[in-house]
Amino acid sequence: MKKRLPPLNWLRSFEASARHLNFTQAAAELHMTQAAISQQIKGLEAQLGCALFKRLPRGLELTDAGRAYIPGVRESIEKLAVVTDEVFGKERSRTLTVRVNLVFFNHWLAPRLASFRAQHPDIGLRFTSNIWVAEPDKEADVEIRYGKGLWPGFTSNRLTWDDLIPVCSPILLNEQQPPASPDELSDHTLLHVIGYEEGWGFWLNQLGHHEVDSSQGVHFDSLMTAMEMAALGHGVALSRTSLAANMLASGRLIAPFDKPIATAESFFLATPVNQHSHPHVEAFRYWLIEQAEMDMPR
Amino acid sequence: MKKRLPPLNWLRSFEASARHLNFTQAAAELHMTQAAISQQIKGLEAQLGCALFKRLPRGLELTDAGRAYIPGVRESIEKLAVVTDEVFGKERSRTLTVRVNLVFFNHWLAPRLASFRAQHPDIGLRFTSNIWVAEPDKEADVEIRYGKGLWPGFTSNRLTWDDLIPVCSPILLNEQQPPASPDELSDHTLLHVIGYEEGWGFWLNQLGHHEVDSSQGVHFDSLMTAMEMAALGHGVALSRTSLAANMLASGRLIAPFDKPIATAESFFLATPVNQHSHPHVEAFRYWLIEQAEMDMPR
DNA sequence: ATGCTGCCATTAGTAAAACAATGCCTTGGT
DNA sequence: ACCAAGGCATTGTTTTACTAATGGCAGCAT
Repeated sequence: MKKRLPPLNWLRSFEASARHLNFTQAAAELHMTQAAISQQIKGLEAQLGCALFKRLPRGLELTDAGRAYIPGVRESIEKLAVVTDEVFGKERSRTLTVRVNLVFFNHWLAPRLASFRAQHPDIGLRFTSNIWVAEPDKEADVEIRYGKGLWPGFTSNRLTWDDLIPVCSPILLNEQQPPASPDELSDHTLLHVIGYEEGWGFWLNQLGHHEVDSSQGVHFDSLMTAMEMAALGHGVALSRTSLAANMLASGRLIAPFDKPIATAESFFLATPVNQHSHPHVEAFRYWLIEQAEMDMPR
Repeated sequence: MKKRLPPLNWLRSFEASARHLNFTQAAAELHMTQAAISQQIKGLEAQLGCALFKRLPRGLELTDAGRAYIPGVRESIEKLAVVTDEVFGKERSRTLTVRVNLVFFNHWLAPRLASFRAQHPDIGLRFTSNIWVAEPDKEADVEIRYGKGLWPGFTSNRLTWDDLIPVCSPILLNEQQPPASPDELSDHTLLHVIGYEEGWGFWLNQLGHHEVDSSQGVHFDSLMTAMEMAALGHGVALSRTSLAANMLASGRLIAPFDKPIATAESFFLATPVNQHSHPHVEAFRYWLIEQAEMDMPR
């Protein structure tokens, strides 16, 4: 069944011959002799069981079978040429562009990046931040997005397995003490971030604390700024475990209660499909997934 | 520049090796020896200027470059396999299905079909009639459509270059005489066909005969039936030169006036793109376009 | 008609793969 | 620890494929 595919070099000769309708010119293009082409076509016709060319006294003409066959063959070979050039073309050492939102970069990616730089010191990197929704600029080789991993036209790899986690400074402004239980949150400023489906309202709801007004507080458009404000003692932010780990370890933030609520959304590596077309992209993808799997539960 | 493409046989070995991650198994699949695969990969890596596999003590692993390269290579080769099978697979002598509307079949295609049958006595044919609009049944290999030749997903080849031409029987019912000029059409029954943009209203308008009521008369859903009724003396039908030629020659119809109005629409051969995948289809396409070019003006 | 030219097929010789056999390295089992 | 097995690289030999040269055929120009 798989045996049906003839030697691909023969198909290349066929494609060139069909284009020129002339074995001699096809041979020149492929840096071979006319005799070689002639034999290859003969072999191809023998294997396929029917003629591809009509031999005219002055040149060639495609048979019906040849005419039916050539478009698919041409497309495939053309694609091989394009792909080969994309992957191994001249600009081998171009910089890799990664679109990643600010908070993920600062609190997850940046601390690990030294490892990638060490493994691939020759790969130039460029980071551009998207706040939330991807603009349709196709300039990034890969993106890191927050969501459920379902984006048409992209293959996605999950990077984080988060719980929602309230965080605040160990020392709050106004001489307040950090809340000892969720009930006490009504006495604190809630730091909200727009753009996440699962915010304070969701978290309080999950724990049954309906008495706290989840709409009071201050709103930010990035978890980055909200966490910074929390660290400065302005209130309590609702972070994600993967993003808070760093600041919790350093003591700039504390997690006043241990009520793990899993998130339905998480961070994903999103790669445009059919565009795995540069070794640097693959290197970064591979490294990033590897890093993520170190944190994977179980 | 074109020289960038390595020998395609090497790529085939690469594809199989990447799939098995094992030269020995890849060699078995391609009916070659492990040594040959090893050498081909080595050659490929040399030409591309970088390694595709990491040689591990126990098997292989793709490098970043290999991982970036393999999807395009695999797709192309897969496509070649599919196309080869489609064109030269087992059911080599299946019947060719042509969707064509009734009037075009009877008055244009049928008279010429003997020529095709003579050239290709082995090709089985099946005709299905569409009245006007194509149903989305993809069962036809090719279609003949009336329109402007712009259908997404189809490549089209123009088959006719028509004028609108009023026709009627030389002997009308009710002892009427055929009209001598368009003015006299108001005394005759107009035979309309729905589905054509350019009907009696258009024709009379183009010639400035606004005094004739273009809405009176009898309506049909196929020019076929309208022409038959005209031949039986029931009135005057608005035909197309390419479709009336036959009956005009036989004397069953006459064209009472010589006022050529070119049509914006015409008959086209419509072939689904990327589906030129059978020699029989190509044979029919080729023959049909040849036939049409015989009638082409200039 | 005649000779010239372009183009494909064929044949014999040579260069290039594929084969067969062997070596080396690592892993996994006893 | 040691032996067996799996797997890739390497070497010399054989087969395959390419080359170079020649012949044949049909247009085209003189």
